[in-house]
Amino acid sequence: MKRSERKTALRDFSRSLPMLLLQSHQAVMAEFRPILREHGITETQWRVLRALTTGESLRASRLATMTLISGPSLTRILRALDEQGLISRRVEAGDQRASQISITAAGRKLIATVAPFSEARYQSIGERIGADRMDQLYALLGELPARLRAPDTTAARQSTSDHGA
Amino acid sequence: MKRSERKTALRDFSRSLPMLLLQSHQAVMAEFRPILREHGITETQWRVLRALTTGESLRASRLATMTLISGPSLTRILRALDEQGLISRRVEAGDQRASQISITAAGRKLIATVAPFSEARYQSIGERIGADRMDQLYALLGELPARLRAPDTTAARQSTSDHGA
DNA sequence: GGAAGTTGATTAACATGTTAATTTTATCGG
DNA sequence: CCGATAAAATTAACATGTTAATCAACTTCC
Repeated sequence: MKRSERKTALRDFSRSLPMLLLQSHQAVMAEFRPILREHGITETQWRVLRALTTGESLRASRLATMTLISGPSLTRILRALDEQGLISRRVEAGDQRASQISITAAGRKLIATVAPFSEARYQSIGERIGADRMDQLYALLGELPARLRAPDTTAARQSTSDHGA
Repeated sequence: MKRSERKTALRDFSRSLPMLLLQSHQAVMAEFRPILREHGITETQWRVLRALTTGESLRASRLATMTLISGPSLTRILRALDEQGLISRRVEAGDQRASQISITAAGRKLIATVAPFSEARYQSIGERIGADRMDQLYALLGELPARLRAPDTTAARQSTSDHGA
């Protein structure tokens, strides 16, 4: 199977920022997916359970923000996790609309089982990419959303030296 | 900050590489989606049409690789694009299994209509992120998949061919 | 206090991602 | 020539993403 690029004309397309981000995300997730699948859990379910280990109880809306999962998706995921006995839901005391989500003992046990494999894989990824490049990626990606939220100065050509907001 | 903290707990999951990549991708795509939706086209349909403008005719499998779309998804997308008259399909002469995909005049016209808006948006994104950071991102993301495919060369684990799969 | 507006969560409808199985065609080995 | 194997595309089944609409519980303001 040859990977030779016969034409370089489409490079502006395949090297666009959205495509690069998508490609990298797929490449990284391809490393973790087999591990999660081995333990009967999906990528998004893992994200939800992982987020729940940080605190005691979280609102569904906060959970959606933390895990980057949209509301409708989270509703389905929480229903599945609830049926599996990995989380528990209860209505918030002060606000009957909100639902407080917490992880169960079974959920914590699953996290504890999968965590070593996940960490080992993450370690391997870090070694292959390199600590220096990894740090650069963390910095650039971490601040990217905030920079995009900055005002759209399409016509202006200001210096981006101190754009920290 | 150092990532060498090796507690029993997992790393801060919201700052994991997959989450950062996902967050950035969502942030960037949120900029383009309204434009595409305005013209009645989805993100993946745009990717397919965009890839087809580079050459005259492409195999479906090559199209899938270029657009980072899986086979099953591409089948559905091509069917939709075909029904809309934006692409045309024909069987490859030498291999009856393969299908050659090409963009139609209507498809090219749609691309030409949307392209200016897309380019303007991309320009705006580049200005908000900054040319220097954008260049770093391009370099880091561009080489990331290749680095993940390579074996560990950094430290401890080094097995060339003894670890039979 | 109550109509109007808002918020948290869900549901609906459709498009896509992921994995596995299937179909058709090519290719290979005997 | 033929049976086994592999490749290209599709189909199937399920989970998720995206947008809009819905419902119930709160808030605001008059």
